[in-house]
Amino acid sequence: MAGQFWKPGSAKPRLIDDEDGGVLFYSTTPSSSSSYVNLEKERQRLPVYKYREAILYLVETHSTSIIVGETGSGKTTQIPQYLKEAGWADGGRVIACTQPRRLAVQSVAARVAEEMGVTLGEEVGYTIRFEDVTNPDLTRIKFLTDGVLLREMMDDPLLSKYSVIMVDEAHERSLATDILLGLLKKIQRRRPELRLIIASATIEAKSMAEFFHIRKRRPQLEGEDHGPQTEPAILSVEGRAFNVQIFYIEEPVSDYLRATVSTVMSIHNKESMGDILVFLTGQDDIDAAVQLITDEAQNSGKSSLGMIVLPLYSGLTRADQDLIFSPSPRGKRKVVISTNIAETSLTLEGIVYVVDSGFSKQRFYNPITDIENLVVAPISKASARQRAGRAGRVRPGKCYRLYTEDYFVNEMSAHGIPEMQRSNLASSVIQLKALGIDNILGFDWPSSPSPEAMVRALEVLYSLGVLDDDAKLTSPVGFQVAEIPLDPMVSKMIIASDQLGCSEEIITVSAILSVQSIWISVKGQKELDEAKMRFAAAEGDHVTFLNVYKGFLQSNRSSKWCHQNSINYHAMKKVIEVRQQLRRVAQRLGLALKSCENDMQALRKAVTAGFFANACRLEPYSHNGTYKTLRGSQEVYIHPSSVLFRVNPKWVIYNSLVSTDRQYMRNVISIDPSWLREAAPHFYQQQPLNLNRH
DNA sequence: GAGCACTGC
Repeated sequence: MAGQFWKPGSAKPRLIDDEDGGVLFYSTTPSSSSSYVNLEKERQRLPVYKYREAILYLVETHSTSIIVGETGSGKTTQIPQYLKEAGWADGGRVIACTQPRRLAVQSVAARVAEEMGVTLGEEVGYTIRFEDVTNPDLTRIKFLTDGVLLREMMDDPLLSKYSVIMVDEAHERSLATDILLGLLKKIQRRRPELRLIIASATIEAKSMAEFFHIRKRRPQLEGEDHGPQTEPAILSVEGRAFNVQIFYIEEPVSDYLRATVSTVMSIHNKESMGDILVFLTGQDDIDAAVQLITDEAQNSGKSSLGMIVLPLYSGLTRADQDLIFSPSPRGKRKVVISTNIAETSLTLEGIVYVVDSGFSKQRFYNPITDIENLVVAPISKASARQRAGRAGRVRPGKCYRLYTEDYFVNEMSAHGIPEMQRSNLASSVIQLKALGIDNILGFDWPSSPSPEAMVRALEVLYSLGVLDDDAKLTSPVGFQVAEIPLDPMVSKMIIASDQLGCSEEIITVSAILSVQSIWISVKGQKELDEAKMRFAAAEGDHVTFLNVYKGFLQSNRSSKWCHQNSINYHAMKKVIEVRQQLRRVAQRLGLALKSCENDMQALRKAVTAGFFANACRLEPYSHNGTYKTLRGSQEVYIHPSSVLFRVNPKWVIYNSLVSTDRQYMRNVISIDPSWLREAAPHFYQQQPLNLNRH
């Protein structure tokens, strides 16, 4: 039995069984009949101490507590306050609470500060990249992204200033969360007084409890009363969300776009007022659906008056995204067609109906080819529940699933595949190495990545000269690469730029490569292409980026200038921020900040030093621009968005691959093949490169 | 002449 049972005084928590039995859960809510409970209201009638005391008892007596509760259970905002009141922040200690997203960190911190009546940045503070709103002398409750906490471990591996660490949204299983959980488990062995709280929305508490269950080496000590229990406690708290009625489609549909359109029309014609949120997979689907629904509404006459159809995905301009949040005019129904950005990242108020296609785009990584792919794939039950929950925030809602109940019950997987098992692991491995985890293959992950992916990551790091023959971090390069908060290949490029005397330029390029895209289509595709040509450089996209950056500075960072040149102003502002951070890190690592002025050969050599593994050669006599990768002889093409499209230099290096019907190289630069052996003699020495051919 | 789910340091 994984759970612990406890009766807090006169209050009697309800005991409920897990779906698959065996695990005991506490519930602090009194009613067993209603499917939702409004905690805010309940607090007025019920003694608040029930929830509070249950939490405090568990944290006092258990090394790890797992709290399961949906939206509105108060776990995110209440628990840190309870801990502080109970003295867990006394004596200069700090309570840390992580979130996977920056926006969530900011808003939760602001809410807690407000509830406690304190100034944000004093007793309650937060840290995210580029923003540290804490005061080391005053801050007792600190909210931060999981990634920032990982970075903090590089200076303080045992996280010694924290008395309690709460990891929120653990069910999302982000890369940083999984690494953090593995490391926290290790820390706990060294720091038995440290308390962990794992907060999660779904009921998958059992495997998490199993992961954190530290079995004592000497069983005879088990009975003695030394310290907290090492078997995790599980507490389930019901949330405040309203009931959402679920509807399934009777027969499977082949065309979910058509099914979406007819479902939206039927909700609009038959159901009472309330906004509709539709989950589709990507920009293409969404734009098509917006068009179809708009057409349909116009054809059917009267209904066109009552509907505002809006797309939602991250590629939209800021102004278009803001439309989503403006209140719909009186008597109009808003229909938002969205990617899964609306599943977790953005919360829309006023949604009463959800239409769930059952699909989303997901990233998969193939360690054999070393290629990351974006594919449309079925979502998990956990995602389906999360999507449905978006309909129950303001009042009872309805969710229409475009798949059968039989499919949901019998075929849909319970949980998505953790990001750890779908990603290139080079960054994760180097972070663990920097924290002194030597045996990477034996690391205790919440869910282990494939051995192939681990081996591939070690190979890449070895070829970059970041790991030595014993798979230990090299000095100084390995440690420097680990310190730079970027992909190891980009970090290596920055370090190489020091000796080549072009660090200023390479840092600019790195910053631009780390934002989604600096181009934006404000007027049309033709204008975008023309704008690109104004900055285009014969060497390739990296040098083109430098030209854009120079122009932006010369315009005095003008948003008007960006608009005129089809450049995303918000992306450029982020570039400036990233660039400043990278310069600070470079200085700390003892790299010289130097400009190569117009010596673009130095810049291209630096790119080669980081990305030599992505070198490609144009096929001899190729008429359609076919390239082959040097490493795997994969057939690849220059992406039409590149300034080198149709230019087709003989030798190129790409920054990333996009896989559709073909493999497209994005962000391409031309090189001289002789630089490859210079940059990576060990990597290319055994391969019959035939550099002089062609 | 085609495409970018979403995060994060």
